[in-house]
Amino acid sequence: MVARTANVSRVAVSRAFNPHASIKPEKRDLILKVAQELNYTPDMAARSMVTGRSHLVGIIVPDVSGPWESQELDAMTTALQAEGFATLLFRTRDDLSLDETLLTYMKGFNPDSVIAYAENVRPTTLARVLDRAVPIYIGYPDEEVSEEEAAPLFDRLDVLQRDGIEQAVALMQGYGARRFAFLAGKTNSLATQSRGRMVRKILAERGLPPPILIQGDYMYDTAYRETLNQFRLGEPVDAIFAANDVGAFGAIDALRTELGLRVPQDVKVVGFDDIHQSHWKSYNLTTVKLDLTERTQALLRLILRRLKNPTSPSLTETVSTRLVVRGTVG
Amino acid sequence: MVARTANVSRVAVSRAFNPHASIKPEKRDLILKVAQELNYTPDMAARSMVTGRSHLVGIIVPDVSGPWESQELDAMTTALQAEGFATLLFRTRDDLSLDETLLTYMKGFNPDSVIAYAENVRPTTLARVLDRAVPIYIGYPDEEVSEEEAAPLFDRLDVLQRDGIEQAVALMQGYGARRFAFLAGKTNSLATQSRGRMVRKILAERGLPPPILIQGDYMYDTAYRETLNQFRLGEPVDAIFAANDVGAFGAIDALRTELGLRVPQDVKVVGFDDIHQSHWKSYNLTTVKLDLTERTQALLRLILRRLKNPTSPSLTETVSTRLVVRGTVG
DNA sequence: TTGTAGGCGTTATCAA
DNA sequence: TTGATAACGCCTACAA
Repeated sequence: MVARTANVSRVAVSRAFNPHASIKPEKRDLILKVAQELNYTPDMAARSMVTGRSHLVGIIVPDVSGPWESQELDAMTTALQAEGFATLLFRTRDDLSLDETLLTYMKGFNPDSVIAYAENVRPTTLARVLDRAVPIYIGYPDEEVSEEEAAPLFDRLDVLQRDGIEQAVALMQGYGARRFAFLAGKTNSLATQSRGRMVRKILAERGLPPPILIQGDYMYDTAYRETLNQFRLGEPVDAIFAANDVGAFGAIDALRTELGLRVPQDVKVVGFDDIHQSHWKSYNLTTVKLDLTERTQALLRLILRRLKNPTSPSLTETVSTRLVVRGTVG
Repeated sequence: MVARTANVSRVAVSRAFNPHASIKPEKRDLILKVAQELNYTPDMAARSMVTGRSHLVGIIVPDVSGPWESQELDAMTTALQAEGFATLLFRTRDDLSLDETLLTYMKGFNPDSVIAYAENVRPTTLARVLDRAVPIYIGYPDEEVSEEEAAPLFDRLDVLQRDGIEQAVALMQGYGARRFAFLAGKTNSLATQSRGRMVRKILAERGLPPPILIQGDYMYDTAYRETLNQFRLGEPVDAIFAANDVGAFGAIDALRTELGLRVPQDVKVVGFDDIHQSHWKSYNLTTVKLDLTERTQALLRLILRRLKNPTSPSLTETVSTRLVVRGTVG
């Protein structure tokens, strides 16, 4: 270490950089000054070996470039950075087999915590591979959760889908919609399953027929194509509830540019997420907002709390949803 | 270490995980098998201390959620991961003062390389703070580069803007455009400056008047507002060349929804980047494509080469641009 | 092919 | 408030 050659002894430098340590203020200032001149920074790797804290939080995402994913990644990275953590980013494909390797690899970096936005990475898998990091289960209260996963072992972040979805259905119904379609995301996605069930449930409560399923995968192109197929080959509908905003864009464009239908006059469309793009005038999408700030803060709270007290009992944070009314219903 | 208690000695485990080491195959297999059972993974932090390789690549982005940024981040993370590197993600604001702190903090993680997409982080700053990592200068050949930065000290990734921009101007001119506007990005952005100069130059070469400047910041809302201002308060134009796609979207929406103008009949619009969203039917944007795969691969080549041979002379990779013709010119 | 010894940079412990 | 010492887990010599 360079700083010690400059003037004083060894551990003093360590203390100078550690706020809690007891060291004479003037001495600390001197050391910090010399350190800056010598362009010295404590080595996090060495530090992590002895403290057991890497100050790294692993984030696993299936597709960084998705609008929702990237906005969530952005918010989370910003929040983590403010707390002194660096984001260790990993990208996974839909290929499940890859994930074991990836997780093992990630384990080598000893992240203090791991957030897996990829829904094919189950918390049990996470817990098995990463012994240090305790996973958080992002769930939807109405879903069927297997016993082991629902165990109080894991902290949970629950998304209350009901409010936003009910508001959306009510609004569309209020404007005369009777025949609903649900534009689903990936089949195995928990979010899409949960949203689909909730839509079905609320339609039933309101005396409306169950929704027609349009099978999407959260992507624009698929939503565009499948919406076309639905109207050309299947039964037309007068309302589409999409499992995410990007899918809603695809549906809207299919309706307007290819089918010659008007939104919202002929078909009403509601999305889910409220990404930045949803307020772009060409879409001006009415959508169920999942508050990103709220979600990020809740997630961060869970992580920090678990890190501070690893043995504390598991906790569940709750995030709400609500409808943002724009121009695709009316 | 657990694996050694299981059966054999210490360094054998190290060798088993290091492909180059000499160890009896059957012994290696045994060790790897036991390691898997015991859920053991080599500690990268400890390894990095002795090898000097952290297998971490720092990436600094001003806004992860921007479509272009997130798509680039996605591509780069994927490419790095394939080479055994993990992405260490940092987010910077436009506030320049923050960056020094951030860089110092990042230095603590000892990244093997750093990619700064934030243009306010100059390579000289990077080189000063991070002694291990050698920065790559992402430049535009026609720009004025200060002597020290142009020094052969840095590897360069040059973006040849000319081809794509010339094609774009030619196409718009060919369809009758005479009065051009340049919708700029952030003022201090090198990319926007370079693109602006090139547009001006090519217009001059073709006997067209210099472009009117519409001052944007790469964001949708600003582009929308400033386009409105230009047509209402200033001189109307019949062609808009935007410094990025998102800005082009804002301009298009302002023209269509608020000004009652048709694109491309009344005003032609060309963007820059070719992000995923550009082929969405509502925009169907004609744009200058900056090939992401090509760019990512070039960047990766530079990084790997520099890592393998730190003292090799500096190299410049070149990435081209080309026009993707869709529906906003015609 | 295998094992032993030393050290990477840091912090925790303990003694002064 | 300070300093000496040990330890974190790994790899690169060197020796067997």
